Amino acid sequence: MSKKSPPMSPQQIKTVARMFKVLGDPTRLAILKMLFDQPLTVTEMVDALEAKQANISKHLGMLHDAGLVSRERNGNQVTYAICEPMVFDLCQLVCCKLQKDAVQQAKDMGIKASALR
Amino acid sequence: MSKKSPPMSPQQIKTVARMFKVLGDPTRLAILKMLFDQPLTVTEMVDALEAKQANISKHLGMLHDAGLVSRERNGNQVTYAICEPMVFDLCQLVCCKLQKDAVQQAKDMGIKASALR
DNA sequence: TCATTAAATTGCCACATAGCAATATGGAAA
DNA sequence: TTTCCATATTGCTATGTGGCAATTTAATGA
Repeated sequence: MSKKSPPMSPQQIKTVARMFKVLGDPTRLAILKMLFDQPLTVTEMVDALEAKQANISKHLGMLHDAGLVSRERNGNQVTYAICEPMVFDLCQLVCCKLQKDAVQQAKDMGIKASALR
Repeated sequence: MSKKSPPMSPQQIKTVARMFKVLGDPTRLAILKMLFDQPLTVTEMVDALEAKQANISKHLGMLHDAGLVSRERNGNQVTYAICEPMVFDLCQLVCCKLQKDAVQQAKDMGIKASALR
């Protein structure tokens, strides 16, 4: 017997693709990575990433639209926070894979463990 | 004490983003979904997805470059297969989230369980 | 060799989007 | 109100890429 994956409509697949696409940008990942540690205001992120405020704001908008971060206004400024823990797991999975690949590649090239210390 | 996420170089972040970007296309996800069940030839996928051979071939090339699928030539045809189980987990995570969202939204709208049968 | 089938590649067009600069909006303080 | 600061939005350009059509490459068989 062959195990079948659950049926998915084209619309569902599109939705999943949209989620991955939002995660598929370095700046947005950098934003999420900072937010893993703590909620931050836009200015704090702009400063940390040395990026233009307009771009950070746009990326934050996309992350918010995708339901990955929450937005809270505090007087003059807006604080963002991760509101979807899944994101952490997703990044974790990919990072682990890349790390394993790197280790494997090092082995393939005959690099000794001592050289990595 | 605040838990810090592990340090990551811009280069590493780019690599992760690249991985998500590859997953961020509906056609590629549809291909992966079919390959979850079993290895397939290009023609089989073209037929199943009712897509152009050139496009499927291009998408398969990207999936292969990303190290997600393996490629094996058998005489005249080429068979592809998932070679990175992580992909399955990634899709699983996103699908679960979307499903939970849908359930929550149904609840919010006061839809009764009986209406979903 | 030539013909046939499978797959990959190339050139093209249309569209999405990342970054930049400038402007608009929104809230707080003077 | 007026001013100032933080954030969002808009217009723009450049780049990437998805799909299509046409061609090329690779393997098999006549």
